Amino acid sequence: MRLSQLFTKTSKTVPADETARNAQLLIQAGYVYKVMAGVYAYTPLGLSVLENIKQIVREEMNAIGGQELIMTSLQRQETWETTGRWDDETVDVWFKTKLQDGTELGLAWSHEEIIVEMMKQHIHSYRDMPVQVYQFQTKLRNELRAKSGIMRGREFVMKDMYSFNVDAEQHEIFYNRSIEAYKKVYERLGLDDDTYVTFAAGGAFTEFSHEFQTICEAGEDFIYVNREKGVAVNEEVMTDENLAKLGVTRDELTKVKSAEVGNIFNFGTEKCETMGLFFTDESGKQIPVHLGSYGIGVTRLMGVIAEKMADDRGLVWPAAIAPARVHLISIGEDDEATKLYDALTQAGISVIYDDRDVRAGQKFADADLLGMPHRVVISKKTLEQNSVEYKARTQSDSELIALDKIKDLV
RNA sequence: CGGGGAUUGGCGCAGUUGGCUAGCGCGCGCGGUUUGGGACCGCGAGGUCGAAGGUUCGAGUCCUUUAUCCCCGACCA
Repeated sequence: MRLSQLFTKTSKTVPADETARNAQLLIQAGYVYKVMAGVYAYTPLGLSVLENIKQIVREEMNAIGGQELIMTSLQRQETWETTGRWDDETVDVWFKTKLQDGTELGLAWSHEEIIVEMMKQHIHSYRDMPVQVYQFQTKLRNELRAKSGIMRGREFVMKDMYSFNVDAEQHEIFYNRSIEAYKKVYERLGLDDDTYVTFAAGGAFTEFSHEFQTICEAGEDFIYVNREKGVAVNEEVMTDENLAKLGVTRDELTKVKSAEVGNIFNFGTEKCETMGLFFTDESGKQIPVHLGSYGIGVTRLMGVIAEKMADDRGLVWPAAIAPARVHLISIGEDDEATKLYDALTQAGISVIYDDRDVRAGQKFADADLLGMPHRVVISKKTLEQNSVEYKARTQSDSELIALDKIKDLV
């Protein structure tokens, strides 16, 4: 991508109506555009990051047998009434609308009931399971208060997966595989050091659910962690009784602020029973399906990564999700720079090429702000030595690299 | 939803006890000089001051209502 062609512009000033670091930087760098509180549009650079995160999640979900689909944002009232969750008193984040004939519709804040309804058409026998499906979908939630930039919005992208199993035992197998898959996702995103599988409130069916919490000052949860034992506990279940079950004591744990970047949940059979999702077992009996739900907040993850990795000069993206690997700067040597741009691009290396007719200082400042992992500068000075200047975004000093070596380096 | 703060060109801001054609920086356009960490000079375009109503000879400044944004709290299967 040539920066001269990119329609988004960077801003020298920090937006005054944001205090969350992720929102300030993402807006300043032109990754997102704020439409209203808690509602952000993703411009080409931001969309690129989002898609890269999704791709990592997708690969790991596929690896454990997830089948991707996409559900809808418009939902039927009747579907939610079967479980009593259409009521605004029960679910306080509903956005609702109406067809022109007056029929009430819900706007998707979750897809649990929807997927169960759909699976009634596809699951009939024990032979049809195990099966798990997932989607990346926009969730619409009428939150009382949006905050922390893209980390808690009223409209956000979530990966939600659902598992359908014949019994608790079969469910357990996939549930455990999903924990491992989630760990891989956070590892690939560079968050594994600070992300904990956290014991949280389990609901009606299990003692605990598992949250994936990333230590982050801009988060809204408090968890208690023990790094050595790799144990983390959500504040909401911090009782002596629970701690004893988990084999830790209060004084071994440190309280930290964190952001929930994933949650896996065992629904048991109640929802399927209520909604009429039954299968026939080997003996011909009708049995309710055992349901599991597995979420990852994709846009929130982007916010957490922006928040955690940025420095005082701007964004710092992990190579795995950066919009491009290389930020190429030409200082008055557009012909040579264009040659290098073409060579790198043809080698399959994604490049943001600053070919704009602006001063060097502005190009450097924007390279820092935009946050690609590798910066390559080509100028008269470097060409005299048949080389380019290289600097990783996280380094403070640059080095000269021979022109024909740079491709291998990045 | 309770409490606090804010709203003035695209962005960031200043506007005395109400008083003249509403300013400044950045950005933008044109011309020129510059060219390795957000250059400089000159000229220029762009706002009726969140919205509605009111007080007044006169309102960005005062009053009422209202919308939106941010923060703290409550909430967050």
